[in-house]
Amino acid sequence: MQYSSPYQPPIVTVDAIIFQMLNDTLTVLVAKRTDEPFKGQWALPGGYSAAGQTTMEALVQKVKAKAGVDLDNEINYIEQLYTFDTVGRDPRGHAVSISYVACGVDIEPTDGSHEIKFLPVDSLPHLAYDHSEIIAYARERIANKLLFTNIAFSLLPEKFTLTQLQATYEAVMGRDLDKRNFRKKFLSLNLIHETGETWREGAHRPAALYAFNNKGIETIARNFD
Amino acid sequence: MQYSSPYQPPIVTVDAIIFQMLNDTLTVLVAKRTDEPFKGQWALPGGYSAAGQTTMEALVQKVKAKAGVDLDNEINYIEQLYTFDTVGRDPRGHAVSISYVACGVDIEPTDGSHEIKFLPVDSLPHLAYDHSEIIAYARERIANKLLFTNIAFSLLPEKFTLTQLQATYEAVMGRDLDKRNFRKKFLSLNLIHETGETWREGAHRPAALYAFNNKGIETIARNFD
DNA sequence: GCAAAAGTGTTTGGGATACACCCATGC
DNA sequence: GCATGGGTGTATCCCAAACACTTTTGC
Repeated sequence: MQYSSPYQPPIVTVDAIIFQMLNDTLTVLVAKRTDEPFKGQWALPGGYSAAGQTTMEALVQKVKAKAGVDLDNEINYIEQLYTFDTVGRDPRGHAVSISYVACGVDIEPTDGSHEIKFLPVDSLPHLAYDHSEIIAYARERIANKLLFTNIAFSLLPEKFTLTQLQATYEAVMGRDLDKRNFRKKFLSLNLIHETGETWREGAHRPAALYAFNNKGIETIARNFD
Repeated sequence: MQYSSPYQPPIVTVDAIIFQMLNDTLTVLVAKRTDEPFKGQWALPGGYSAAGQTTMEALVQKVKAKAGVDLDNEINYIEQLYTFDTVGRDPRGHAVSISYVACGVDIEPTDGSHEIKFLPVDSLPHLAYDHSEIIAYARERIANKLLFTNIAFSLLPEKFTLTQLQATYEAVMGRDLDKRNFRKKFLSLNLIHETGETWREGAHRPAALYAFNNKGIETIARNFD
């Protein structure tokens, strides 16, 4: 394909913000950059998106290649987040980044080195590009969705305890919730059901295991009259 | 700037969904295409975005040039909507469209011909590209924001009646609301105040005029415990 | 006085909030 | 028996929902 002569497009890149819970902490996947710019700094996995492929297709390729994570099979949820386009964000030239936020469980970056990690979002080091802002925005998006969707399914294993569920909410939202009210409210939403199984661990009462009724996004109605 | 050889980026385009109320109806700005592809069909205003400018800057230029609307001064609100990127959406080649949704009042496309119009969103003709879907998505976004922000300010004149406000909600959301409940709820939110003035028109009781306290976006808290 | 839109109140039910103790288990 | 996390109930308050008539004006 040819461009009409005076038109020079910006580079199109894609970036993935992949969240996962580890030890009741929200973590995000970052890779240490091996090349300039920002060599040696942590950055979100991503790369160029070429003509003829959707940005999601490009993302799947890049994340597989750079972080060894297969977005098609290893995550439970993904959505487009935002397109970041400030002119100075990439020192090599103007690059527009179409970012996606994803959530999963038990994701293991398959890489020999220690340069690809899930790091806690609340104590990230300085990141390359504008990736710190992008992650903050992604977290906000997910925190919001917790309030009116069943998106928590994407951060939890198939079967989970109510304490785990609450810990997930607290980790993403960044604040504590009341145990009794949380359980009462959540159970009334009819998004989950008891499995009948229990989880025993340590010297205390075992916990009932629950599962989501639906592993696709469901929305809870909001009201205005 | 040079691309490393094998990389051919998609075209980057921008599109504007500009909403305005006309006769208590939600309308959107469309322009009749003068060139192929889709010559003669209605389409959203927009165009190419070049390297070295933000997509918003590109959008302002294109919308000014193609529709005679100055986004910097003639609208009350604008936000990035979504990036549409399916490979087949532009028959000339792969074009990624970064779309923005905007709201305003008394916007007048300055064009001699009749080829640029605000058309009611509920009875749009067939549109070029995937623009029908984009508009539906934009409307959903605004309808959602009406529920938990003061974004209605952007669709109403400085001073307005409660009936006008309710009509705006109804037009965007596509359903009727109860007058008493709407007023009670809205007044309790402390987003607007009476101006003391009234609006008289026709053979009936004059209406009190209100104004928003704030003409920037304010968010109403949502709860989960 | 009548047509047309503005404006107004009450009841009911359900959900939000706040708050503290007993239960089951392993050691 | 004690330490640890799992699990539960009630009272209050406010908001959502449903619903119909009076007021002010122009003609």
